[in-house]
Amino acid sequence: MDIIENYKNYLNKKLCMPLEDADLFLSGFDLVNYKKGDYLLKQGDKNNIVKIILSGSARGFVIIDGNEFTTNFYFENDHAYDYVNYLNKHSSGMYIKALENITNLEMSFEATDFLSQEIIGYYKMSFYLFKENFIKVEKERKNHILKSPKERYLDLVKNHQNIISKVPQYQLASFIGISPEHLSRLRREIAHPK
Amino acid sequence: MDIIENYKNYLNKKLCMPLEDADLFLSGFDLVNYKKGDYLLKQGDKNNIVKIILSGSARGFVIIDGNEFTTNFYFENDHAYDYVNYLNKHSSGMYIKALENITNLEMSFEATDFLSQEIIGYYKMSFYLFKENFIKVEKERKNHILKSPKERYLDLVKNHQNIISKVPQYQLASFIGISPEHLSRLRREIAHPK
DNA sequence: TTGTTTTCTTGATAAATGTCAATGAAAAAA
DNA sequence: TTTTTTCATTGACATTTATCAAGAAAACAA
Repeated sequence: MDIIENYKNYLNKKLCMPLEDADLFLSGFDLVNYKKGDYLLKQGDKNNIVKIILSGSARGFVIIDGNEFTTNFYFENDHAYDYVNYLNKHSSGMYIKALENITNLEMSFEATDFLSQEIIGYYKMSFYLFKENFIKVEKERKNHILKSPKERYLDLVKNHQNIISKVPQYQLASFIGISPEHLSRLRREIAHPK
Repeated sequence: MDIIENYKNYLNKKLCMPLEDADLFLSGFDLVNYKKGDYLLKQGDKNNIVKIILSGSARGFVIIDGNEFTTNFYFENDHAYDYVNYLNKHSSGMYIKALENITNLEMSFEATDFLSQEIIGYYKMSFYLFKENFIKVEKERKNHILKSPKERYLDLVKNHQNIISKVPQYQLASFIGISPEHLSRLRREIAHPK
């Protein structure tokens, strides 16, 4: 089945966008491919392009004192750019790198700006999209307050098998907020309790 | 100056809402007062009322195994309800309690639903409002990945003096994700380095 | 004010987590 | 395939943080 049709269906079903609007919306996008290891975005980049992943996955991270800290993972239907700085119209504060080959929908900010005037339901759609994003981010924020690293790991195993299966453990550890060595020991502990 | 005028100004200036829309928007709200210690929301409550703080402050927390975990603080112009579960139309998963006397704008979900059909710019406004919320939450989430408890505390001191000055330390500690004893020691360390 | 409760601090100790170094396993490249 | 590089595990040890218990300080109520 067509990859774009698939996304159109997602817009319509999940984000309640009327099909005519979805067509108009999608008409502004280009298909762009990345190979595993390519950068979708680098720190300091202009960050004025909306990038929606149709297939593949990516990892977002920042570099502080030469060390990478993994802050995000992106999968199908996710928006893979520096969301916060995009909203603020700032340049990117992070890197995004393809974990595997990727096919994206991409559109410049100017074009989305134009669309927002053409499509009646644009803000409604942005809102719903946002909603998805917000719920995800807020859950994770609370997880950091409420749960131990071990519990956060088990959460990922339970609810985000896509992350677990596609991501090297040291990146997982960083995302959870612990050292790779410690994650290794937690895993052993989980596998052989007591 | 009038407290509602003040908020109208905020809607107009910060959230780019046209004044006519702001008037219509505000017409749906009631003013509600709480005293220090009152609950704005309890776990299991219906959670179908939008509550916007005009003056005062509140704390959000969950109770797990009899222990309170502070997850949110709310101040002027903040939306003080269980945002995530509100969006999902679920009942509240958290408590919100007044830290001091509060004056709120409040409106039922049914009314906001109605407004969303009446006001052309409603979703645009929701989007902008959301944006503020999202940026805040995402920054905090990343802070948990990138920064140590000590740094998180110093961040609060630097950027959220309102939280520091109005909130007991043990609640702060919970929000940061550490024990009250440890926060006490970090503070001593900061005051008397070395 | 005085007493009462809540919050903050401190000490001792235990548990969790980080760091560094070495080894082995797995994946990627040639 | 073989070689090379990256990643995961393990051990020893250091640091951070939690827990429990006690007392001091601060906030609150009578």
